[in-house]
Amino acid sequence: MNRRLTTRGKERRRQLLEFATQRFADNGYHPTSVAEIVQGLGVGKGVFYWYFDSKEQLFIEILREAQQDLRRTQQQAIEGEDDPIARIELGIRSTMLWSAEHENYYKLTQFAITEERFLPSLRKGQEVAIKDVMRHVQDGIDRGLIRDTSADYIAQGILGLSTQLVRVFIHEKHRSPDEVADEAIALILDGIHTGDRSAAAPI
Amino acid sequence: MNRRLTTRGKERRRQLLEFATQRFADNGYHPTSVAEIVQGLGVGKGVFYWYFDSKEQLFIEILREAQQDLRRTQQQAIEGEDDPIARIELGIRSTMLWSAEHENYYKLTQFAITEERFLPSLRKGQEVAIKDVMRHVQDGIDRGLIRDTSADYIAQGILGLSTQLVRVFIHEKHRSPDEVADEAIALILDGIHTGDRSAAAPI
Amino acid sequence: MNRRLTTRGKERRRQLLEFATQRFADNGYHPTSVAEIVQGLGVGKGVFYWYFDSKEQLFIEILREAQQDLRRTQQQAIEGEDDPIARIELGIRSTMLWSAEHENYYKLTQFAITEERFLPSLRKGQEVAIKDVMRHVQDGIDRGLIRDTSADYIAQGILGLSTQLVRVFIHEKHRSPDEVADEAIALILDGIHTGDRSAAAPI
Amino acid sequence: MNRRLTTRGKERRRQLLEFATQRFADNGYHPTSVAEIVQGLGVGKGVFYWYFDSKEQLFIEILREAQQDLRRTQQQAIEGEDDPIARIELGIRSTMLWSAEHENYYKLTQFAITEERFLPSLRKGQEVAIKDVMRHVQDGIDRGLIRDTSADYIAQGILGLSTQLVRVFIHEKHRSPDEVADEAIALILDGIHTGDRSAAAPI
DNA sequence: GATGAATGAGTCTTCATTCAT
DNA sequence: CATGAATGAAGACTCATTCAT
Repeated sequence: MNRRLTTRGKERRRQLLEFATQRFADNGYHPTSVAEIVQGLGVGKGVFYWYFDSKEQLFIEILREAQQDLRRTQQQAIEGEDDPIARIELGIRSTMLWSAEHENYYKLTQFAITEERFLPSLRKGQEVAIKDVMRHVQDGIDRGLIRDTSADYIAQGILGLSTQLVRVFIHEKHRSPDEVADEAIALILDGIHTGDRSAAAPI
Repeated sequence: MNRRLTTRGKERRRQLLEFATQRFADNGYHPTSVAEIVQGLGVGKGVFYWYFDSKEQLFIEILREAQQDLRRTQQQAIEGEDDPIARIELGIRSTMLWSAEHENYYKLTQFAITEERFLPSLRKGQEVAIKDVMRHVQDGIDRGLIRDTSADYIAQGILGLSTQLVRVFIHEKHRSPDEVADEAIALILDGIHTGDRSAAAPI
Repeated sequence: MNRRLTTRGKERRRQLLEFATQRFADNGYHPTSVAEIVQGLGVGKGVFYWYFDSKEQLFIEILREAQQDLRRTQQQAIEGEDDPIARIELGIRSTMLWSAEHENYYKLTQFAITEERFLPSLRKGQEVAIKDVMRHVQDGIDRGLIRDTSADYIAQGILGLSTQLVRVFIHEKHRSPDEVADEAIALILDGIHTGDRSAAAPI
Repeated sequence: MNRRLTTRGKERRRQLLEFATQRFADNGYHPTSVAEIVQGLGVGKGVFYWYFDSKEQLFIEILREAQQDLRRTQQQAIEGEDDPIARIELGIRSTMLWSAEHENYYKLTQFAITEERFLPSLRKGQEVAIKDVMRHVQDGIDRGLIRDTSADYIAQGILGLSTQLVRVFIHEKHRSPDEVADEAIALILDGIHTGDRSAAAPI
C-alpha cells in the first residue's frame, strides 16, 4: 500500500485517520467497524480499502503518525536549551500540551498494549521516548544535577507520572496543561517530602 | 445471575474466571472467544452461561474480584502501622508484590480503559484506591511530613508512578518487586534531585 | 408418559399446565422456555420432564384439555333444550362465557394453526365443534327454521363470527359476554338488513 | 435500514420477502431460520442483513406490505360505487379474491397475534380495515339500509365472518372465491333466518 | 421425586474483506 | 476512484433435553 496520492487523496486519507481515531477512542477498536467509519464520512467501503490494506494497518498507521507528531513537538520545545533539568521540564510541558490536544491518542495506546499484534508498533515509539528522556537524565547525572540512580528507572518514572497526571487531571478534571505540568515537575524534581531543607527550592 | 452454587459449582466458576483472565491477558478481550474459554476447560458452551450472564459481565467480574483482592492485600500490609509515610511505603510495596503475582490483571485494566462500557467498573476501583492513598497523604500533610500541595495530585502521582514502574520493571524487565519498590519509594519521597541538602534522609 | 400420579402429582401437573398456558399466551410458544416455566413455579427442570415428555407434548396437552373443557361446558348448556335455534343460541352463549374466562386459549389456538405439527391436534377439536353445530343447523333446516343452504357454510359462519366477536369485544373492548352474545345471535339469525319485514322477531 | 437500493437491490429485497413469506407460512416463523432463507435463494447470509435489520423486522415488513396491498385492492374494487351495501359487497368480494391469491398471508396473521411484539403491527392494519368498513356501514345506517345497531359490532362481524369463511372454504376446501363470497354476503345481509318474509330479496 | 449442572447443536447477527459495475 | 452488493467465517448466546447426585 504505497499509493502515490493526489492532494485530494491525501485529504481523504487524513479524514479517514482522524475519524477512525475518534471512533476507536470513543468506542474501542473492535467495536468500531469499518462500515461505521466509512459511513461516518459518507463514502463507500471501497474508499477505505483504497487507502489502507486493512483495519489493523490503519490502526498501526494512527499510532505511528501520533508518535511522530509528539516527538516533533517535543524536539521543537527543547531546541536551544542546554540545561538537562530544563530540557526535562520543557519536555514534560510540551508533552502535557500535546496530550491535552490529542486526548484520544491516550486511549489508543492503552488498547494497543492489550493485543500482542500491536505491541511492536507501540514499543518502537516507547523506546524512542525513553531514550530521549534518558539522554537528558544521564546528562543531568553526569553534571551532578540528578541523583545517581539508574537513569532507566528515573526516565520510566518520569513518563509514568506524567502520563497519569495527564490522564487524570487534564482529561478527567479539565485543568490547564500548564498547571498540571507545574505539579508534575515539582513532584519529579523534589518528591513529596517537605521542603524543610537548606536548599530545597522546588522550581 | 445470582445462583446458589454448590461446592462444585463454585469451583467451576473459579476455573472459568481464572482461565478467562489468562486468555484475555494473553490474547486480548475481543480476540478471545467464549468458545475458546470453554474448550480450554473441556466443557460445553452452556456451562459458561450457567455461571455468567455474558462475556462482558464475566470481564467485569474479573475486574471486581481483582480490585477486592488487591485492596485486601494492601490493608493487611499497612495494618498496625501509624506513620503515614510508612503506610504509603508499605502500600506501595504490597502493591508491587501483588502486581508481580497478578501480572495479567494489569493488561486487563489497560484494556478496560479503552471501552466506555468498562469504565464504570474501573472507576469504582480507582476511586477507592485514590481515597485510600489520599487519606495517608493528607495525614502526612497534617503532620508536616508531606509538602502541602493538593493531596489529590500527590495521590495520583504516587499511583501513576507505581503503576508505570510495575509495568515496565516487573513485567517487562523482570526485576524483583522489592527492588522496584525501593526505587519507586525513593522517587516518590525525594524526587530526582540530588540529595546534596542538609537533611535529605529518605526513609 | 402415562404415569400413575399421586394427588400431589396431579396438582403439580395442573400447575405446570396453567402456568405454561399463561406464558404461552402472553409471550408466545417459542419465546417461552422450559426454564422459564419451571422457574416460575420455583422447581427444578427435572420436574417438568417428570410430567411431560417434551415442551411440544405439553402444548398439545393444553389444547386437548381446553377443547374437552369447552365442549363439556357447551353440552351442559344445551342439555334439555329441544329447539335447534335455541340450542344454537345457548351454544353461542356458553361459548362466549367460556371464552371470556379462558382468553388465553384463544391465542394458543391461533398459534397452533401456524405450525404444521400442531394442526392435527387442532383439527380434531375443530371437527368435533363443527359437527356439533352442524347437527343443530341441519335440524333447523329440516324443521324449516333455517334457510336451506349448505349447513356447512352456516356452521362455519356461526363459528367464525362468534370467534371474532369474542376476540374483539370481550378481550379487547371488555364488554360482557352476554351483551356480545346478544349481538352475535341477532347477526347470525337475521343478518344486517333492516327488520322491515312482516315477521322479523329476533329470538 | 433505509438503504438507497438499485434495481437489482430492489429485486433481491423482493425475493427475500417472498421466499420468507412462503417459508414462514409453511413452517412457522420460529422454525424458519435465516440460514434457511438465504440458502433457499442461494446467497450468503450477509445478504439478508443487508436488506433487513433482523428477522423480526423482516416479518413486520411482510405484514405491512400485505396490508397495504390488500387495501389498495379493496379501494380499486369499490371505486365509483355509491351504494354502501354494494360497497360492502364489493369489498368482501375483493377481499376473498385477494385472500385466495395470498393464502400465506393468513397464516402469518394468525401467528402475529400470538406474540406481543407483533401485535402493534397487526393492530395498525386492523384499525384501518375496521374504519374502512365502518364508514360504509354507518353510511348504510344513515340511509336506512342497515339496522341501526352499533356500526362497530357490524363491522367487526363482517370482518370476522369473512375471515373465517376465507380460511375454511378457500384455503382448506378449495372453493372458488366467488362462490364463498356469495354465501358470505348472503349471511351478512340476511342472517340465517328463512326468507319467508315479504321483502326478503337477498342481493 | 427433585435439583443443580452440563450438553451442544443451532440461532441470530456481525463484520472484515472482495468484487462487479 | 467509488459504490452498492455480496461473501461466509466467526461470534455471542439460547435452550430443549439429559444426567449425576
